[in-house]
Amino acid sequence: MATNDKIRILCADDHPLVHDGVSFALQFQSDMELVGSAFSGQEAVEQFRKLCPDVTLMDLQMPRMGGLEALVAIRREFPKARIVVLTTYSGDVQAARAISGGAVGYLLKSSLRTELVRTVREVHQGLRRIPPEIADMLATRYDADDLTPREVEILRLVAAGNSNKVVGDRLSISEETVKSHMKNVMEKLAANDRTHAVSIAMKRGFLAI
Amino acid sequence: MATNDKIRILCADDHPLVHDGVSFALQFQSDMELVGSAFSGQEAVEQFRKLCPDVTLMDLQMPRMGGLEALVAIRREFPKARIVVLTTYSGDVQAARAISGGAVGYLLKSSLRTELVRTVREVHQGLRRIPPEIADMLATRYDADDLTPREVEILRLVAAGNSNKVVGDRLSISEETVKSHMKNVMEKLAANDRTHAVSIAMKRGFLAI
DNA sequence: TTTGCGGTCACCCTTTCGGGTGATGCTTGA
DNA sequence: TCAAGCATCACCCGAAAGGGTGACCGCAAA
Repeated sequence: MATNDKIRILCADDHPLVHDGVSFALQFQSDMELVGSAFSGQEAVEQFRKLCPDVTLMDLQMPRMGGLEALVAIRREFPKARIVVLTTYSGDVQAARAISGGAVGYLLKSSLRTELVRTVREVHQGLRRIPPEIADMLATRYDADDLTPREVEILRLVAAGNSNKVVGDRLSISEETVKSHMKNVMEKLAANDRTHAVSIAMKRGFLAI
Repeated sequence: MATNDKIRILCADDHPLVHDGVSFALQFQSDMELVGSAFSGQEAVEQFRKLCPDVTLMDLQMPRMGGLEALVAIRREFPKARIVVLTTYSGDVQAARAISGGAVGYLLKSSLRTELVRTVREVHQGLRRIPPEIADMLATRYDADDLTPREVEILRLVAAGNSNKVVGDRLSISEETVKSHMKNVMEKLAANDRTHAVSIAMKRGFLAI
């Protein structure tokens, strides 16, 4: 009976050391229990289906299916799923997207153990635990600043060292169109030039590192 | 007596969860002992001076002084220091540099717990524990492909959206000199243009993300 | 001491970028 | 239904980038 009252936790992260860290952090919490581990987004979805945990800790950077896709997939199937984002780097759009995608908590890996435990507990109680700076990011401009899929596609080709003309050939569109897209991208990212745009996009998580 | 035979370990990483993971991994190893924790490069150096650990686990990405500088600083003061690099991302030059800088082991954070323990033990016995792909990287081209500090400085300004002319003004050198440096950078990185160079440099760890 | 390398600079010339302006067709949501 | 946003394309023009070539200085290693 008492055992059933424990908060059942699933941890999805491709770093075993982080799993160990979570285990360590939870082992002294009598009201929590780590019931599953996943090392990829795909595995996270499978484990979620099997275990239906109360709280899921989800890293955003994982092999095969990324954390964001996994989060969305899980929420589509289980809209009540309570998922906490666990990320290395602060200030990227990935995080903002995760919140938009339905995450109810946000933890940096540099968080203290006590923060982890507190967040899990509060999220389980139904609260949302989003740091102000992330909430601001959503409120202010990141939502509007989002690049379209087409823009990201073009920016990726530009980052790979292709000129506007070559990008146009690759995508079977005119060079002028590519220029037009790049113009929009630079404006959205407040970049001085294409190089700046790529570096901003990489920093913010629009482009894979 | 027996206690003194334990391998004394210092862990330097800005992620408390990783510390916890290391604690967890070590807690069942009777021949090892975690004697210190550092959360920045600077702190790592200070802790090393104070504790003189047998083995140091060092993350490369840390605030204030980076792991690489800390490693170099420690090795300069204590040439016999046995330092294992603990990194998130594989395949970057940072790792290769760390090896050049005197690291005797290299662990991905995605390593298994058993690998961590084994590496610590072997490194303490005097072995080097460098994965073949990293060793290859050193042997083949990364050594020659290294950018000079000046080139990195210029590339960083270019990544920030400055034109050659502006970079020249900032550094009080001619625009022509900047072009000359960028030419070399692009050749070394096998980049098509400056944008490509920046994206390659960020991927390889020349430029901070 | 000579060689190499890093850092500095210059000139020329072609290609590419980036800004401005404007226009069309399609889809989607208010 | 109508506005808004996305993707598409065109033309002009000045500014910047990039390729080639060559040169000088200082320092450190061979």
